[in-house]
Amino acid sequence: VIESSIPRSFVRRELGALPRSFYNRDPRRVGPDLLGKILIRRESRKLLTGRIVEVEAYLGADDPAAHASIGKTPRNSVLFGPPGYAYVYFIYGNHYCLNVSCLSDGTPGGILFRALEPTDGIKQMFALRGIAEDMDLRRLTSGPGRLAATFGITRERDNAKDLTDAKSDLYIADDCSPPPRVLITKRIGITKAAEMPLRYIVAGNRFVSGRMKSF
DNA sequence: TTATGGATTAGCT
DNA sequence: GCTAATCCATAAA
Repeated sequence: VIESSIPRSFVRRELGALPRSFYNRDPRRVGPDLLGKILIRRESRKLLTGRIVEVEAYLGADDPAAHASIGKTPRNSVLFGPPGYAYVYFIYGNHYCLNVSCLSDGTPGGILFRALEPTDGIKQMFALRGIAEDMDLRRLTSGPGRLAATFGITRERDNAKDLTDAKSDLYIADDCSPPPRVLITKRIGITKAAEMPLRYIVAGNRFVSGRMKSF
């Protein structure tokens, strides 16, 4: 469509959705490999894109913090289905959070998207959020609730959507940029299994959520 | 820069 | 009832 709405990285390099096989692995492998990849939302002919800089892995029965640990329910059923599909849940009465299912049909697991670095459509992102354009960019996509709001992600609209479909209005692409250096930490905002090192962040990236601290 | 409480719904006991 | 894979405004320092 309009060239300016296409990320420069996609003009330079090959654009392609990550294949389903990418997600058909243990979340502890998928998580770090997702860092540096691109989340893409088509929003009324505009393209919103962000580079993934922070994720968390959630496992199955062995992970008390995981929604899947209680077994399959209508709410979490996507986590038990085939890999590469969106699991969107509503939390704290205010916020949606986006996950992608991992592992084969019948085996639960997923990755929570916690932070993005906005790359294209930033003007539209501010407009969609109703935030003044001179505000810190981190307000848009640093935190799972924030990135979902900025990308217009809701359970009603996006739950169970195939994230490997490049023709969809929500999918994950690989621009074949070099893999970033990854740091592993404890997960955030949970009380159960809080000590498990299942959070993956791009080292030194300023869009990672949480307090400004030294890395 | 850190700490605290309110908002507000789904799911579970 | 209570808690939760959160965010925001506000206050204190």
